[in-house]
Amino acid sequence: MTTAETKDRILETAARLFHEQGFNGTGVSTILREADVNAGSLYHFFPSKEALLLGVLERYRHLLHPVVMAPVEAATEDPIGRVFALLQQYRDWFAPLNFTMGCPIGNLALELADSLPGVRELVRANFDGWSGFVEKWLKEAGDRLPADADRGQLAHLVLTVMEGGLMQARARASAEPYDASVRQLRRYFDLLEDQAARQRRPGGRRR
Amino acid sequence: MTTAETKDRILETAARLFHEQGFNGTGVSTILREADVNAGSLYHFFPSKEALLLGVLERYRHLLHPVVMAPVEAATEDPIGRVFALLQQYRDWFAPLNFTMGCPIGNLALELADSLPGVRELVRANFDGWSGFVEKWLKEAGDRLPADADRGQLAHLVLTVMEGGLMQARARASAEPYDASVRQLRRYFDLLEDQAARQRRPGGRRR
DNA sequence: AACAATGTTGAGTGATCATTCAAATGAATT
DNA sequence: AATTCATTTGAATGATCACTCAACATTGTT
Repeated sequence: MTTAETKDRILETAARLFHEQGFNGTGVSTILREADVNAGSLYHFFPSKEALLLGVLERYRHLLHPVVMAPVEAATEDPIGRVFALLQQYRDWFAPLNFTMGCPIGNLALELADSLPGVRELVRANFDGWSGFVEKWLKEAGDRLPADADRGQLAHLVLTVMEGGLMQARARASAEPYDASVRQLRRYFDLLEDQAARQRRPGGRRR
Repeated sequence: MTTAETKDRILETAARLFHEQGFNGTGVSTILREADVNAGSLYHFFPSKEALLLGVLERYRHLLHPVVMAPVEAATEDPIGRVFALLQQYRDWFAPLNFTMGCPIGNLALELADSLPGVRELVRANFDGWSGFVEKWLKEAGDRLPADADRGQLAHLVLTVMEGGLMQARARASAEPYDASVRQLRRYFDLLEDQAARQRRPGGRRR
């Protein structure tokens, strides 16, 4: 059993348990039992439970591209299509869990952003990764969106819909609030594309 | 010191501490100290910490109208204006807290929706209250919005923007993600109103 | 004034919390 | 084979956890 194996198993188990039960709701003893590791081993790699949490957040950050974004970009070419492919893939991930778990990062953000120093920065880094991809896609959409529609703001809105929609889906144990929000976001983008199309053909008048 | 006073002080203190530190992050002993109450007193009114949480959520539900919605309706007549007045009032409330605290209900929703039975139902009841008002306003907007724009879905979107926007504002310690999302939501509503106006004057062509 | 019901006191319960550490083991280098 | 360093073992630590309870005080009823 190599070094990397044990450390990875600890990180993976901790990530799962923090996601399922929250940080304060997860005891170190539970992590030890489920990862099949002794206390000393864990504390050999991580000086504290908090350091373990930071490791988990670092891990999420590294997994963002290979696990989340690469599949989306592989499945969809169209840049605006990628935005909604991401929203769909997110839904496909959380819906089968019966709405028993929220966003792994968002949960930790709300539970700990203020009480633990360092957490907020890593949460922000994670969100920056997510919104960075969305913003990149929206920029690639070029003049299909109105020039005055701020890509950064739109990317924020997309993330907002993901996180807020999942929160309400969880509270209601139903995908409906998420789906409703995504459908409205879709309509918004359709209207923006209409507007941009009209701007591209100045003969079309109206706005 | 009447009965109601002690019980209220416990509920108020618990609500504040749960909001600041989360449910699992708040010890009963802290509640006792800050509410200046003995353990036996608390357990006289609430059989468990969980029951206390349910009391807190009930309290939020009862305060929704007098504390949140009545001021909005008093300050703004226009139904669509009320939606954005609510979003603004929400911002005015959380921004001065330096983004150290999220939505009291949303936080608990994400921390506990699954682990504690009963919590989810009360969280849902709270969210239903919020979205109920928004949906009512959107219905009052009548034909200012397109007939095929589902008012319930739009209300979900508004709540989604509130919760998701605040989550990201907190993670970034800045109101910017919230403001960006609200601005985009504003633009969406503007586009919807344009569309509805065109539908009302069929001579206007185009869509 | 007597009584019952409701509310309060606060020390004490066992369980679980995150964490420590000296000793044993494993792997890599010389 | 000897040495070194990283890793693992697992029992033990004191602190804090949610919670209990028997005694006492207060309030309301008759």
